[in-house]
Formats: sequence, structure tokens, C-alpha cells
Amino acid sequence: MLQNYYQQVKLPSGQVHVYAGPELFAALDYKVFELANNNLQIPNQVYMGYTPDVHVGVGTCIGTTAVWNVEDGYVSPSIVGSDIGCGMRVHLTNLHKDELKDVKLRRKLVKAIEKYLPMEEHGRGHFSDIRLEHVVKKGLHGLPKKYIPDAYTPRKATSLTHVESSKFYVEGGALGLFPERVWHRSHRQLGTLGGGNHFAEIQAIEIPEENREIAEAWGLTDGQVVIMIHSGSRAWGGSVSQYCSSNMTKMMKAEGLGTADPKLVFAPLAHELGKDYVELMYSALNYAVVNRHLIAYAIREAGKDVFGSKFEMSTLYDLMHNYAWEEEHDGHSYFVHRKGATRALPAQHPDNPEPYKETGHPALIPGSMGSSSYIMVGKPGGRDNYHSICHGAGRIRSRSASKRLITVEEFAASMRVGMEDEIVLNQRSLESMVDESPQAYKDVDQIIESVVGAGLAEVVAKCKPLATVKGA
DNA sequence: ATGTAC
Repeated sequence: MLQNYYQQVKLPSGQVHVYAGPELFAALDYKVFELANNNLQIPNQVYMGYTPDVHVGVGTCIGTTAVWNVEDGYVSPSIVGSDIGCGMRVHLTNLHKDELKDVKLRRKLVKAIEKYLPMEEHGRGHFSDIRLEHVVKKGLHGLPKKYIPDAYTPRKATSLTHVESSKFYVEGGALGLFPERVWHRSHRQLGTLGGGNHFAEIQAIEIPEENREIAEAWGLTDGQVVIMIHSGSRAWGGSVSQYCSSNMTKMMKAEGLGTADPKLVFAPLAHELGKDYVELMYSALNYAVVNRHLIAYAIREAGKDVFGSKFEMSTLYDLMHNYAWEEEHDGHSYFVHRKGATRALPAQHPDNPEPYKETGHPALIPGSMGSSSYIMVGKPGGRDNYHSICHGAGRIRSRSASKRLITVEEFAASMRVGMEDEIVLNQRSLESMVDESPQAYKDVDQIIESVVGAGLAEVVAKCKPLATVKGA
């Protein structure tokens, strides 16, 4: 049974472990194996895995788990990708989907969100009480207390405890490398979604029978309205990536390091440039988690405007799908890269944050526009893939091809425009978002089926969109 | 995904 969802592919430079059902495996672009072969030319690699939503990226595929030993390992900005710390966050509300049946109320809520959540960089003076230096050095712990409304008692400290990581240690030496304009722009981009597939969504959840106990332990109920956020580290992460990649490229030339792909950049963990990159990458992970936190803060304000002070929005979880860090597996320390891959730890795994020790933590998987997203939990079988599962649907058409091939009418139909159950969008033209139409992506349900079939994770809740807010 | 240069 299990082998139907797993293939070991032998390539000239090594092997890649592919988790995908037969149909998805057969449909993979041969280029994903070319990229795997290049990645496997980086020295000392211990493991490389692909998730069922794998697709071609720059230098490395989205859907990659790449692992080294800490002692003789390598770090690659190309494998992490340029949206460092990009990830997902879900908040639970005390609303039921029936309370949002009226399309006019959904419109009102989206309007309120647009008022509090800036779509572009905001003007000077906004968040002037937040110090960017504290944010990138200390993550959520660098925010003034007023932005952590539920942090005053240990039991209710959900914003700080229900996250994959609330703080990465950043000494700060390498921070001096960035020009003033990057600091300025990044401060003004705090709490903004950004473009592409990033979104904030109002969703209603459905709980399948098999994991009802876990759902209850997490506070999930049938028909409950949740807020899902998908965003990253904006210009800050992009600058880290660009700066470190260009320095590493020079070093690689000088030292004769490299693979068949000049765009695949890497350095030994022990090298000065490797250490600089890890520290700066951590600053971007800090930025990303704070960015998602502030987006949630804005949406909470909007919710209170529409539903009054009784509106609640507790944090279920915040986790990343573009990052690299040290992890223990079976007592050994590894340096694990995840690009478009989500960690999903099973029950009792020691790396679960305290509130999720017994059950495993929520693994959050976004769907494409108009389609469902998922809240999953890891299973012990995930160990074989270093506990990595998918990160979403996976693109099947480039942005340019999507704009050429998908009509606005097709896109509008998928968003049920004009129907009573229309998925309400914020004020942007449909034309400008056609490249995010579900027809540009694989079917997320099929991806999830592969993840479950392979024994990596299971579904705890399916989240259906009621309203979607996209950035600029 | 993103900023910037073409």
C-alpha cells in the first residue's frame, strides 16, 4: 500500500525521495529531477526529499527537504528561497459560519479589514512605537506589549506559545550590512501581506470523524469561523537573500565550488559567509512571524469594529514553510532546509511546543484561491521525510501562461461571483489576479490525499473560504 | 516573492 505514495528516484548525483501518488508522480515535470540532480552535487548531503506539490523554482524546487549533518554541513540561500520565513498562521474566532451567511456582512467585514490592514507600505508614523531592530533581533519578543494582547498570564499566552518559533537569536553584527533604505522600507512594510499567493482568508471549518479528538483538544468545532494568513518577510528577507547570495557566488568562484547550475548558491556552515547567512536568515524569520502577527492584529481590530468587543481571535498556530535550521532526529543534529515544505510533528515528539506535546502541532496548508485549505497533524511515518509535508497546491502554470490561458469568467466562476455563497474579495480587479486562479494550480485535495496516503500526516480540519483578502 | 533596472 505505502509504496504507491513513495518513489525513490536514482539520479547520477544521488537519490531523491519523492512522496507522491501514482498520478501526481507521473505528471511531474522532468525538470524537477534535473534540479534534484544539481542539488545533490552540493557536498555531504544526507537526504533530499520532494513533497507531492513539488514544482520548479529558481535553483531548487518548491517542495524540497534538504538535510546535512551539522558538523560538515552546508547552507544554501537558493534552497531556502528569497521569501525567507514565509508561512502560515491560523486564528480561531468565536463566530459560526451561519453568522456570516449574509453576503453583505461578509462584504462589510472585508471592507473593515481593508481599513485596518494596509495593502501597500504604510506612511510615516505608522507603528512608530515598534522598533524594527528589536523585531529582527527578538521576533515577537521585540514587540511592545500592547501588540500581544493575550500575553499577560502564562496560560493564555497563546501569541507567544502557539508558534513554531517566537524568537531566533540574532547577535546583530551582520545587521549593519544593510543600507538605510532597506530598514526604512521594511519598517513601513510591517503588517502587510505582500503579493503573489499571499492572502488573509475568512474560512469555515469542517472536521472529519477520524481526528475529532485532536480537533477538540485544539478548540476546533464544526462550522467555526477561522482566520488564515499566508505571508512572509517582504523586502527584508529579499534583501538578506540577495546580499548573501551575491557574496557567496563570488566566494564559490574563487574557491572553485559549484554545481551544474550557477544559480544554486551555497557555503559550508562553518564558513564565515555561511554563518553570516544563517544569522541574517534568522532575522528574516523573526520579521516574518511578526509580520503575520501584526496582520492578525489588524484583522482583530476590524472584527471588533464589525462584531463588537465580544469578538475573539485566539492563536491556533504560526509556522513557516521556507527556512533552514538545526533539528534533532533520533539523537543526531541535522541542518534541515525546507523550501515550500511544512514541518508536521507527530504526538509526543519532543520538538512540539508545550501546548501541543500530547497531540502533535497543527500543520497549516493553504489551498489556492477559491479552494479549501487544511489543518493537518503529523504521523510517526513522517520521520522518513524528516517530518516534512507539502506547502500547498503547487503551481502547474506559470504566471504568464495563466494570464494567457485562463479567462476572467472562469476565475469569477471559481470564486462563485454573483452567487449567495460568493467568496467575497477585497477591492482589486479580477484581471490582476488571474495568475492566482485555481486553474493555475494543482488540485490541493489530491496533494493532501498523497500526504495522507504516504502516512506523513492526517487531516484535522478542512477550511472552506468565505472571504479572501489579497495584497497589492 | 520582491525590488530594481531595463
